Amino acid sequence: MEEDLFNRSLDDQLCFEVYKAANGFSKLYKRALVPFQLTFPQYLVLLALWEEDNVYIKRISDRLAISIGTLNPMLNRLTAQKWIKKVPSPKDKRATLVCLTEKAHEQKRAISLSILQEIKSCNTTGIDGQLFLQNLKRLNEEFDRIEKN
Amino acid sequence: MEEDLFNRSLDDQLCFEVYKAANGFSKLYKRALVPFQLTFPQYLVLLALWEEDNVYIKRISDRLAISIGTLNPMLNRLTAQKWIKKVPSPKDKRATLVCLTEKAHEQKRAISLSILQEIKSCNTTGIDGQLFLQNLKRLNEEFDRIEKN
DNA sequence: CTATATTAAATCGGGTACGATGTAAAAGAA
DNA sequence: TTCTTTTACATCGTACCCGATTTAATATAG
Repeated sequence: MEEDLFNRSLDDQLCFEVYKAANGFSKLYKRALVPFQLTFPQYLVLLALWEEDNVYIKRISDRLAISIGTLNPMLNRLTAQKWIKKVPSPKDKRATLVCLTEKAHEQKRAISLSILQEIKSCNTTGIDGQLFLQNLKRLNEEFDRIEKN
Repeated sequence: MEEDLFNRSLDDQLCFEVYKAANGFSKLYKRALVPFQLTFPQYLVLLALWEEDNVYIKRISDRLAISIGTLNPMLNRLTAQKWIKKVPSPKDKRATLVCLTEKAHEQKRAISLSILQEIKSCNTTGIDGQLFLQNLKRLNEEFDRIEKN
């Protein structure tokens, strides 16, 4: 009865499927991003900045749900590769503003296209993208809520 | 028209929601695993071994979709903490068999219970677990297929 | 039977990923 | 104003995570 709760097969574990999917996406995007020398998390940062440029590091950290300890070294690498620029905030001497470089604006289209190309190789039959996204968002909402406690 | 393909909002990206969900799960499980000094990926290894013990490293690598480069150091840490044991295979001198220790068998129930407790704190209203899992499996199938090419 | 190819592990380098800690600045309370 | 708390960022240690390379052993081909 209760026993099967402790004998859940690996294949029935939601956490495991999500884990694999995340690594799968990371590899898929990596292939598309190789020409630009970008990693998947770095691409997420650019994605956030293309939507809203010139923002505090804290803002990116919140939006991507990446800790400062992870994000800051990433931003330094992106700066070294001339994708972004760190500018001290004039209003708040603690804070740092992050903005895109010309290179990042110029390459946006090419990057998106390369990813689109890669995604096309993926047969999405049997996947309900809308419902899938909906379930994921609900789950992430819950993770957010728990985090706040 | 075509333009919106290049202006997809961060919030519409499946890859991003999966990315966040994976990190969320990792944190959730981490809390449950703290008393056992285990990480989430280490727990996955134990999960695989509880199901099928005394297997080649390669077998675990395939089942968890974790590269040897990642898995091998993990196994060494699990060995150091006395969760598993590495035994040279008698049939194939290249290969190494991995098997669970007494500790791993004894603690199985307690670990499962701790995780169950943690999961209970999660309000799953609005999440269709079955359908969610189904979509994830289809996606991972596709990632597998692409990998093989 | 020998030369070649494949396979299982191990190792390495670069890049996440997090929680804990430190530091300086800003915000709030007294 | 001054004391306290909070905030933004930076850094550190531990643990993934992968692709590439190396090494030894097995399997296959000629």
